[in-house]
Amino acid sequence: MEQHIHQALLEAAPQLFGCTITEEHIQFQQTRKDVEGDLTLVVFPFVKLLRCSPQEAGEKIKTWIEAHITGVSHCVAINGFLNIVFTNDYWLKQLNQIQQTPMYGFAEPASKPTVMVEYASPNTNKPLHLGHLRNIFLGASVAEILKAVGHKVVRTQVINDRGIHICKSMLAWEKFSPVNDKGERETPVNTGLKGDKLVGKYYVEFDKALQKEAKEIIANWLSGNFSDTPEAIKDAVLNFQKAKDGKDEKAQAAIDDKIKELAKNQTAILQEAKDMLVRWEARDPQVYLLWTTMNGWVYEGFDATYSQMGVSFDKLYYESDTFLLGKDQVMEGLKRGVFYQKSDGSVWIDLSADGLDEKLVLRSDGTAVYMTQDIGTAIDRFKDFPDLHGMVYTVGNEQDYHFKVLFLILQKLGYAWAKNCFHLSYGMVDLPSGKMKSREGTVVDADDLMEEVIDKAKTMTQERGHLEGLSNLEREQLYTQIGLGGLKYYLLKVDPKKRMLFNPEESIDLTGNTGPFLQYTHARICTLLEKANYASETLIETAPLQAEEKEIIKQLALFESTLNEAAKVYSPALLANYTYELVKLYNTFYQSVKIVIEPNHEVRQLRLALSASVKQVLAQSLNLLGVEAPTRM
RNA sequence: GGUCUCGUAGUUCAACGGAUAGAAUAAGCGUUUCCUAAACGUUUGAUCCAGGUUCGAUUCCUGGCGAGACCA
Repeated sequence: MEQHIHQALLEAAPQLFGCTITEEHIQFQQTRKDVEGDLTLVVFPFVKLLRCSPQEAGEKIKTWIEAHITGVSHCVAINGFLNIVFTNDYWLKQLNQIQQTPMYGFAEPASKPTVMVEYASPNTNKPLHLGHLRNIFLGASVAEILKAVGHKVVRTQVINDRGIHICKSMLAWEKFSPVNDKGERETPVNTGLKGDKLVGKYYVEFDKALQKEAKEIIANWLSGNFSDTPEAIKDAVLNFQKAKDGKDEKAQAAIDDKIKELAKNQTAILQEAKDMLVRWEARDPQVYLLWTTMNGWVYEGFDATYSQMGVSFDKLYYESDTFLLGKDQVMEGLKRGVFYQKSDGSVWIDLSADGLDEKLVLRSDGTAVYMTQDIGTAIDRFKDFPDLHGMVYTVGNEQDYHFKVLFLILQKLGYAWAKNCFHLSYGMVDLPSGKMKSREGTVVDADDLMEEVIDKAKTMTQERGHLEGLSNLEREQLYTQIGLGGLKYYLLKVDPKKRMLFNPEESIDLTGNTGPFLQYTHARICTLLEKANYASETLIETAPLQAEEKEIIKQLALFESTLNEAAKVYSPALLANYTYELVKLYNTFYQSVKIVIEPNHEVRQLRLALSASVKQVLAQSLNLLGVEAPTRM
C-alpha cells in the first residue's frame, strides 16, 4: 500500500503540485499510536514546493488521496502530518492473505546468492564463556535471518588451535597432571571432567607456575642477584628501577608490570613451552600426538556446549591448517605494488590515503602476522565455495580496525567480493561488577550459565506451569526451551553494536520484555486454537473490525519489511523488538475480548484467524532468533 | 600521544532528522463465576554540558566532560 501511494504520488505530481517531485519528498512513517491513522505521510517536504502552510499542503494532498486511492477510507491532516486511514476491507484482505501464506514474509529459499557467516572463534584452551554466547547466538540468528530473506548460507567457525598458548596447556598437563594407580594422567574419562574444562584447567595451572617462577626471579633481582640473567635484561631492569623514583603510584605499578614481563620471559617454564612450539612446528610425532589428543578432548567438550546451545556449523576451519596461508598473496601483492618493503625486509601497506595507518603484513623474518593469515583465509574460502558472494564475520568490536584494514587490503588486491564482506561487530558483555576478567575469576562460564537458567526455568515452571500429561522427558525439554529461550532473547534484544550489561538475575526473569513472555503467549494461543478446533477458512471481507484487531493486523503486515531490514543491517534486535510489540498488542486484545467463547460465528472466526496468524508469525520470528516456541507451558 | 565507539527515567533497553522521547524493571492501586494471571489496566520518573546547521535535533557538525576499545 505504501508503495502504491508512493508511486501514485510520483505520477500525479505535475498535476497535483504543478511540478515534478523526487523520491526524497515522499516520506512515510508509522502513525503514532495515539492518533487516528494507519500510515502517515510527512507533509513538510512539500511545504517549500507549494509555498503554503503545512496545513494547506496537507489538505491538498488529503483531498487528492481520498479521491484517487482505493483502499483508503479517509485522511486526517494535522501538524504537518497526513494520517491516512485504510478501509476495513483492506485490512481484512491483508489478514486473509497472511493466513493463507504458509511462510508469510519469507523469501523463496536460495533465491539470493550464497553468504558465509562466521561466528564463534574459540580458543582451545579456554572453555566458552558469556562473551562467546553473545557472539554465537548473534551469528546463528543472523544466519537464519539471511536464509529467511532468500540467501544460501554457509555457517562456519574458526578454531584457534595452535600457537604458544596451546603449548602452555599441553606442557602443564605433562608436568603437573597426577598419575593414577593405572599409570594414567588425567583424562576426561578418568576424571569425568568435560574435555574443554580439563584442558582449561591446565592452562590456568601453567599460568600459576609461571607467576610463581617469575616472582622468584623478581625477588632475586631485587636482592641484587642477577646470575643467570643476560646483561641486556639486567640493564633494562635496573633502568626501570631507577625510573620509578619520584613517580606516582600508578606509574610505578606500570613499571612493575614491565619488570614482571621481563621476568616471565626469563622463566624456564616459558622457555619449555616455546621449545614445544618449535617441536610442534617441526611436526615432532610425540608433541603432535599430545596436541591431537588434547584438542580432541576440547572438541568433544565444545560439541556438548554447542548442542546444548542449539547451534551448529556447516564448515569448520582450523588455524593449524590456515596459519601459513597468505604469504604467497602478500608476495604477489608486493610484486604488483600494492605493498612495499622496508629495508629490514618487512612488508607493509600504506593506507594513509584512506585515512588509516601503515600496517605490517609480513614480518622481517618472513613470518606471518594475523593480517597475513586473514588475507589468505578469506581468499581460500572463496576458492572452497566458488559461488560464494560475501562473508559476515561475527567478531567483537575490539577488532573494528583490523577488519577495516583487512577489507581494504582485499579490495586493493583486486578482489571484487571484498565489498561484500561485513564485520558484524558486537559490543562486549559487562557484568554488574564490571568487565569480565579471567585473571580475576569473574568470567561467566557458558555451561554453568545455561545450567543455571534451565534450573531456574524448572523451578518456575513447576510452580505455575501446566504440565499435566507431559512425560518426564517432555518436561525436561520444556525447561530447556524456556531457560535457553530466555537467555537467547536477553542477549539478542539489544542492538548488537552496543556494549551491554549482563545481569544474571534479570536474564532469567520471566515477566516483561523476556523470552518466556513471548513463549507463553505462543503456548496460550496454541491451546486456544486447539480448544476451538480451529480450521482456517476465508474470512468475510465486510466483517466489523475493532481497533485492537486492526492494530494487530497492522503489526502482522509489518513482518516482512522488519525481516528485510533486520537482514540488511544484520540485527536480530530489530526482529526481537518487533515480536515483543506484536505480542503486547495481542495480549491486550486477548484480555479485552472473548475468542473461543464468542457467540457470534463471524466474529469468532475473525478472532481465531487473527490468533492463528499471530501464532504463525510469532513462531517464525522466535525461530529466527533461535528461540523455541513451546506449544504449552 | 593518534584513531574509533558510546553517554536517554533509580536500573536495563527503544526511538529512517519528525508529532506529547517509548518499553521493561522497581514501588503503589486495581482486574479471575469466562479461552493458561509467566497476562491485562492504571499512577510516578530521563535525552552529560555549551554552541551551530534545520520548518523541526536524542539523532547531523564543532568544542568540552565522562566511559570503553584499538594502534604504537
